[in-house]
Amino acid sequence: MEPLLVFPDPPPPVLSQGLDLGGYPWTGVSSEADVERLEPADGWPGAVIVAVTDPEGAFALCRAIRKGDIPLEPVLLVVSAEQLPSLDLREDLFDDFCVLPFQAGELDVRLKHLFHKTGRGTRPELVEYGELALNLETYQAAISGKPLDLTYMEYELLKFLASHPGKVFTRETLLSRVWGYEYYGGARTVDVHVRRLRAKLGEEHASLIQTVRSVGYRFGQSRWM
Amino acid sequence: MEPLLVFPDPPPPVLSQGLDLGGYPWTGVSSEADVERLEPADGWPGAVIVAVTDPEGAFALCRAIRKGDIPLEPVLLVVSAEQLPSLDLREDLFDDFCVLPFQAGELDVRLKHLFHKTGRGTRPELVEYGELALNLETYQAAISGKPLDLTYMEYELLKFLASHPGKVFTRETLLSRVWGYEYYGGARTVDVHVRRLRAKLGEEHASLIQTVRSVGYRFGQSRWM
DNA sequence: CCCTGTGTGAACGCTTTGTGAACGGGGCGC
DNA sequence: GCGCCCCGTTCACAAAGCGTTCACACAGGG
Repeated sequence: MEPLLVFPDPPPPVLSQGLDLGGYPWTGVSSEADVERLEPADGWPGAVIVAVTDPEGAFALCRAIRKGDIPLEPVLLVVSAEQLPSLDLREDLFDDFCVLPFQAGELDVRLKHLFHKTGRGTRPELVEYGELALNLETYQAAISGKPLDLTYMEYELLKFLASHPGKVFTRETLLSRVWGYEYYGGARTVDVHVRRLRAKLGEEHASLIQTVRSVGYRFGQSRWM
Repeated sequence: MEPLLVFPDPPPPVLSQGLDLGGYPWTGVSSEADVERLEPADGWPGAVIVAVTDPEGAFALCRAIRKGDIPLEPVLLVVSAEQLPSLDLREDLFDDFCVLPFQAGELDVRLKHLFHKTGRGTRPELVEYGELALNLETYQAAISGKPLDLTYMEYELLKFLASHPGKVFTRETLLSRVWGYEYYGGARTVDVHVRRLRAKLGEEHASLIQTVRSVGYRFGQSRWM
């Protein structure tokens, strides 16, 4: 996920802590010039603008964003309780706001809610490893940007392996974790699925799934090598 | 101004005081039956639903509202701090939320903000995806400019799917989200409706609804990750 | 060189989905 | 009030997809 725009720089500790706890990458900006200079390749996915210490600067930034100079949606404004009555809603400068001091988790929920409403969706749940990406919501997989046409079990197996890169799993473990705890069937089934996965990953990436002789399979590079 | 719908009845003192201070008329309801019985002539202008004392009832009411049984916009949810993590945003049951204990004035500003946004029509009453367009106000659907003659359930299903493009839904999820939470019936019902939708969409657009084998159905292409 | 473990291709058979049709309830017009 | 029509649901059957298994080839290690 691209980093959120955060104003000012540095933001108040409560905010940076809240963003870090929620797992949101962010970039602090202290001027409109920074906004352009630090803009990610895909553009800003959203902004959190704190109006407590520098209200004029904050609202000026909101206006610049809303004027369309900076294609950016959505905007979350953070204000102190004293500033509440002065919020001018007619200007439509922000999509949501948060009042300090806020409850733990409120920031996270508001950001999720905003992303959800503005159609960028909650940041899609992804499993990524290098060129490989699995979208858990759409049941789609891609490598190097090219979609992979995986069957259900192939997808599930790859998802499990890619979720634990570097770790070796025995066939029995894979059967119980991917197929189900009550599964009773030949361990060679895993081999066949691994083989088909390797084929679909392509020659270039087939080595993502490595055979550990007499043990099982490992996805990706070992952690200590 | 018509009174706001407030749940439950009586609401917590902080809420009634906040509404009274803000000059909002309101009517307490304690059941879905009340919602119909006490509905003003022009319909409810909005709702404030408190989920603190009776979460199940509150969320059930939200669902009833969002299912379209009660034409009502917008919905403000009030929760306690402990309930924050459990807010399920995927269901899209509310437009904004407020965390207890809230700052004086926060309620007022949030309501103003909500009315402002809905009043200006920020919330488009259209669902669009490519050539497909659904008019939520008139219950009409069209593709490539040609009107589609959909039945009620077909419309509801297509609306739900088109509202979440790219995402895969199991039959069970579709039954609960489109048909209703209490629905008990065969999952194959979904198949049949999907088939009829595909037929009415025409050969050219039938692939808008894709089968994800062993999982469910997906509408449209994934906005690629 | 032998033995064990793994890659490979193909075939079988079950599960899932598509499809046509019939049933039955509810609403509307007559 | 009666009957018709629309439409949601269910069932039975057909077809396809895909997971599983087997047999055999090949590689690695002792």
